Amino acid sequence: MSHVSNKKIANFLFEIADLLELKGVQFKPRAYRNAAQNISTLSKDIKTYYQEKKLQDIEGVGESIAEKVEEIIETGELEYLNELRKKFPETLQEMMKIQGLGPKSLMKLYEELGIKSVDELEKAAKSEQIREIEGFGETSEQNILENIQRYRKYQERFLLGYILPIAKDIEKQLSNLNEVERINLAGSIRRRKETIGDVDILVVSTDSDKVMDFFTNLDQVEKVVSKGTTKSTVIAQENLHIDLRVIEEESFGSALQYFTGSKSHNIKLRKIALDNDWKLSEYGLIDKHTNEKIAGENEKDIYEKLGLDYIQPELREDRGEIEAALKGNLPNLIKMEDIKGDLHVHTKWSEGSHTVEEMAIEAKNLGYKYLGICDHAKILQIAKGMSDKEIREQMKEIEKVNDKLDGITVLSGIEANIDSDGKLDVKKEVLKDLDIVVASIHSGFKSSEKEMTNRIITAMQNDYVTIIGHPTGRKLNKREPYEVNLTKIFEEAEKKGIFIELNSFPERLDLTDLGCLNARDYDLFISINTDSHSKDQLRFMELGVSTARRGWLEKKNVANTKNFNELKKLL
DNA sequence: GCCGTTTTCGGCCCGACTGTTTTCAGTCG
Repeated sequence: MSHVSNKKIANFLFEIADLLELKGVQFKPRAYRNAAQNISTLSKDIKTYYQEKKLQDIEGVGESIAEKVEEIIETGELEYLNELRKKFPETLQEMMKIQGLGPKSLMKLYEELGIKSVDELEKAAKSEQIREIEGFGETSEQNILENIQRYRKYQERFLLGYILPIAKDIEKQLSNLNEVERINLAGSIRRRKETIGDVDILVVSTDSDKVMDFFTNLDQVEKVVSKGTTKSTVIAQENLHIDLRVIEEESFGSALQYFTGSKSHNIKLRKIALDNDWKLSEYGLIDKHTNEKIAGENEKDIYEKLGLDYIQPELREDRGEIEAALKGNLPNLIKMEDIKGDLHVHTKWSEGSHTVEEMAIEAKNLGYKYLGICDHAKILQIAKGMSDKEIREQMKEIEKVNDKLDGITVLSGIEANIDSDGKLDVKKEVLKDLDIVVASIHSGFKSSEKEMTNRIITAMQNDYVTIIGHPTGRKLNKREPYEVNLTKIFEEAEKKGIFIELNSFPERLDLTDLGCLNARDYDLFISINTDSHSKDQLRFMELGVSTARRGWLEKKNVANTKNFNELKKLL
């Protein structure tokens, strides 16, 4: 049996969908995408479904896709996909990523001009061949050239942590307009997804033209993609697409619900509406027979009329939230106000840019009761790791800061490195005097799942370890998570009372939302830390809390919601 | 290819916008 992740299987199916779309096949692409989407967000390993012969229990997976998944698990390959691939040049699929070009246009360009790569497309556009083809013109040729530039420059999704402030700023500028009566961010940014494709903003306005003019002339706007009376799209810095929609007041709630998604959440919701002989759209919840509007102005009413508890945006991923809302079983999600401190930040002692005192004052300003200083230890020379002697010196400095400041307690800690054998780079004599020991992996990412899991489990046998830092090691857009059996880590954490970190750094958000969802099955604490390297970064806590909310975590699951004395006991 | 208190066949979300075409097709979300 080959080693394949849920994500890998989903990618096989996504590719089939793309190729079938190029082929002009109807409906099947959607079926494959739907199945792929559901597989990629399963909380369990797909191999458990395979072993129990229950692949068809996965929504969107029927007989045919189940067979294909079995083949992938058993052989690591899929004959059907290999055959499909032969029909099209590999690079054609890649071209689907270019904005504005879909399967129809691409096939036409391929058939008429033999264009099968981005470079060839660029050449044809430059030599004015494309405008000769029916359905294309000078403008589309220009657009193609422009979109090729963007495609080359930006291929990645945006990290929530960096886009959220920009989106909030634009939201604020718009909300200051007299013509704007209601405004809300929607889409994946409202669900606080770790990466987002674009920003959606909805407004109710007395003067749509004026709002659209203002929006398309914002300082941040580099290009106006489209401008209408109900919808405009602009491109801001770094190729960030922002949509603004002007909605009628009476439909604002249903539009907000609709544009917040996720897609699969909405599909399920619509189904419930249909069961009641209603239809749900961006315009409202409407009785199919009388055309009477049942709800629409406020989002909460829609959930209520459908017989559901209100579902927080972060939960709307079709991971069981609708079923829970029907039964009144939704979790009481953790909130920013529940956070009493941050247990993992850096200072000038290693790679941080502020002193212990500066960090402590900032933390106090945020309303925290405690702050854990966990600089790197000696192995991480690249990050100015501290020697044992320096650790002792830092402990003295922390004492002084504690004497000086009221209302906040600074805890001394370390971020120790787990080496290839699972040993830490700090001696036990030093560790025993520290309040917090974060143990994390910073190298050797390529080890097998078994080795990696063993390394961490071995580190957890060290009696002084209190937190396992960024447990999967992923870096969004940069590095895949390392192979690790989280179930075993969770079991050990439960046994030893060790916290699992949810690292709030925008690139990390690790433990992931799905990881949190799984961790709920264990009697353990998550510690939401920022890993701040400067005092501004303490604000990343919001991202960690959002991720925890996406992972259904409640206040009781999170260690740093405890008051200082309770926390001290847990440590 | 999936799905089903309209269930084993026949649907599958649909509206806004753009560009080209003079009434609509393609793309996007």
